[in-house]
Amino acid sequence: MADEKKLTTRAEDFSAWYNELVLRAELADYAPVRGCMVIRPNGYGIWERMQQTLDQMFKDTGHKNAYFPLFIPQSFLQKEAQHVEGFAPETAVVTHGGGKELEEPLIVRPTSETIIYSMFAKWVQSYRDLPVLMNQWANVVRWEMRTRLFLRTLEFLWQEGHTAHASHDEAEEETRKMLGVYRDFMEGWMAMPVVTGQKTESEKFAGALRTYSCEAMMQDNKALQAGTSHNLGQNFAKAFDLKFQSESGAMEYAWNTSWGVSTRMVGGLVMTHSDDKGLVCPPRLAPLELVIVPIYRTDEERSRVLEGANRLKRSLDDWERRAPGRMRGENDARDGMKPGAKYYHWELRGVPLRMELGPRDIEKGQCVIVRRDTGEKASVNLLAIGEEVHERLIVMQDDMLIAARERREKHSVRHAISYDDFKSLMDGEGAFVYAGWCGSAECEAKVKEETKATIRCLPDEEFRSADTPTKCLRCGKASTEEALWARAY
RNA sequence: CGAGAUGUAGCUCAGCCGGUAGAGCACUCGCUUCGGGAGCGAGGAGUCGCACGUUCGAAUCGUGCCAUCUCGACCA
Repeated sequence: MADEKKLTTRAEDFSAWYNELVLRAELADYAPVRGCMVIRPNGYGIWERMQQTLDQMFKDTGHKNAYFPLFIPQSFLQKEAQHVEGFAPETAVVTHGGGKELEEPLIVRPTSETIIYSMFAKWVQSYRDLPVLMNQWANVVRWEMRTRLFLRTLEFLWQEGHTAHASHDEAEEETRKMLGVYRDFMEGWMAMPVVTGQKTESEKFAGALRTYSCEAMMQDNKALQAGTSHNLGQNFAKAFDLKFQSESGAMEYAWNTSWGVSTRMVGGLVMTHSDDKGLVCPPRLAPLELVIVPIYRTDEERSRVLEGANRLKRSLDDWERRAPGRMRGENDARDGMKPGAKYYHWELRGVPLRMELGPRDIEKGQCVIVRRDTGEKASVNLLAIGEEVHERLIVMQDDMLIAARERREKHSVRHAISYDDFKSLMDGEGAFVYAGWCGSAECEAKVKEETKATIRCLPDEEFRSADTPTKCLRCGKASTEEALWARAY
């Protein structure tokens, strides 16, 4: 059946489309444990590129990597009231080790604030020891009820930055700075535009003073929280006695921040760009930037074309503007598979550029380059092929961000909207709705109950509307804040 | 944790009126093919989710369990 080869389309069933795509593009597979997944090489390759990029960005902003234990004493989690309330329900607990019951159960980390700040307390004495700027790449476990590949699994991979500062303002600056780093990464590398802003009290991190987030719009017009940055105030410092002696000689509690992004971003990447043919991956994060598909009939053509394909591959590998071997390409010389089948194969897997090389191309000293995102084809001379490919990858990267931003704006509502219209919009195609909010948790909760939409964030200045909304979306009273409302993952 | 669905070959599923396990695709080998999912021939492949029961005999009937997926309450 030809239909078996096609994905369920986004229009038919967005959720089914996503699941099928992740499985068939071999990004991940279901593991034998409920709610857990195996990240396969195609998916892990994307994660590795995300890691490498972010890791460098963290180092460029002065952070150093470290590693803290997977197990956290249960009593640690309980030291910060809000924190334990938020995380206790979703923790995995180890009660036995080496065949014996443990004296104190160990929590498998859902996040590492407690254990990290307990150690910071040991290392920090003076204001001269501050700031402490650390990051760790780790796995964490949160016992979720309902899971989805990449978007929500019991165990996931992430990065958690943890810092300690001498003042509130310095911690706040760090919190905002790292949110900016996330935004730069998401837009510049993932080609995924985000709205940054502050979380409401009810949505903020358990134990934080303030939480900021990056919110991206998926193709079903739902929001995905793609990264968070928290100003933890002195909450954890007080819980773990993280104190320092200030310049004036007084003992003061340190100010902490934490910030993280996870493998969830891979899911966001998929839902931002991909189409009914499969994954569309922005070039900068693509493990494979291009694939060469040789085309031939006879044995004579075969040897001639394969030789040309190898030569092409080498010229890309050796292209002077990138370090040797840095152009990430593959020559798909598999025999017994027709070119068309190879096209579908690589389209499903999201390779940005396909280069078709046949006898006619060889004669003319050219090849056909096809862009994955637009399907646009061009015949390109082989003499300056490195330049041509490089240029196309850059343009494609930029175009993808522009397209995603246009899509988001098209589905954003910035005019006054009645609550009834809002409800039907959320039940229908969905949107990012910028509307007023009276500031009460009651209205926020009611809207969630009645429409399943939540305040994703109180957007930062640059995302706010030209005409500031004056009334609360639900109660109609005077608005104190402009809020971004949407259904979310 | 509530509701629904599904567990048979690597994948999608048929078989269910109990009586020796099937198809398509994929895979292996051979030949012919190759500018958008190739054709023919041969071949390999399954403790029918698990347990117990009914029966001369269970993929098929009964009971229980388990797992996964989807949808709801909680969340990066």
